[in-house]
Amino acid sequence: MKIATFNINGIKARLEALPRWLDHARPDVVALQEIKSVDEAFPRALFEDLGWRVETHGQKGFNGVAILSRLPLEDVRRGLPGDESDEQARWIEATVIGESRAVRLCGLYLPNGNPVTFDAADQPEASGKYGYKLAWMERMRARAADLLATEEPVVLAGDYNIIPQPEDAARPETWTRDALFLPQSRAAFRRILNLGYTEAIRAQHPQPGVYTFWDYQAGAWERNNGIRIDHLLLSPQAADLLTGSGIDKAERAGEKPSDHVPVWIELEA
DNA sequence: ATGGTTGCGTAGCAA
Repeated sequence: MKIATFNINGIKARLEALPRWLDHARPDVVALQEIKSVDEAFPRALFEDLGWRVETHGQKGFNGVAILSRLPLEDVRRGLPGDESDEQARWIEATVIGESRAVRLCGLYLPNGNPVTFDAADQPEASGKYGYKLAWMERMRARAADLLATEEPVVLAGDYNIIPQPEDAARPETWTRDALFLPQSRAAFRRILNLGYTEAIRAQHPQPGVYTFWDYQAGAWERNNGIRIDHLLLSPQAADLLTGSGIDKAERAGEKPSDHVPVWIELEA
């Protein structure tokens, strides 16, 4: 079972690039982020006609996640538990029925968290957008812990908006006061990992300079000024099934690209 | 260097 995550930065803007990549990469299931569309406006028929099951969790203008699958999906859930007042569409779950195993897939778009404000002691304040990010990560930790208790294969795939370590950025020194790289952000990411999840790309591609995002601005792609912020976390039962992984970097050089590229794993399932 | 670019939606925000 090939599982991919791809922040497409707007479904309307990717109506050519996304089907082209799907045809080329042939994943079985894809978690999409930043569809930037309400459910009713998602071009469902276009993908269904190409053979995809489509489950969306959208909102107007911003955010929005979806799952495309060639395999059957069961028990689809929308929204991250833990705050009924949270209206941002950033989480979708489904059970993917593979040939030999079922896999619980969570597609996530973790809040960016910028801008960050700092107090008199130059510490980041846990309020505003950054406070929302940290609170969201604590809710995700609780959900990730509940899913571990099922002892089923679980994959947490998406745009985490977290640079885990300095080697995951071409210029880490420029990110030190950014919500993607603050110590508090990285610690919150480690708290999820340390429940017992495996970070698939780091496990299989431990070398520095492996990126998944290059900003549209200031020639970031041409200068290879990238960061690695799209991740797939595997429960122990999923990690046991891991046979391969990769990053489709070439997509960033294609026609009208997203600023993120697809990241994928292969599971024996 | 307070620049630079893209998407959504059609102004200005988010990233």
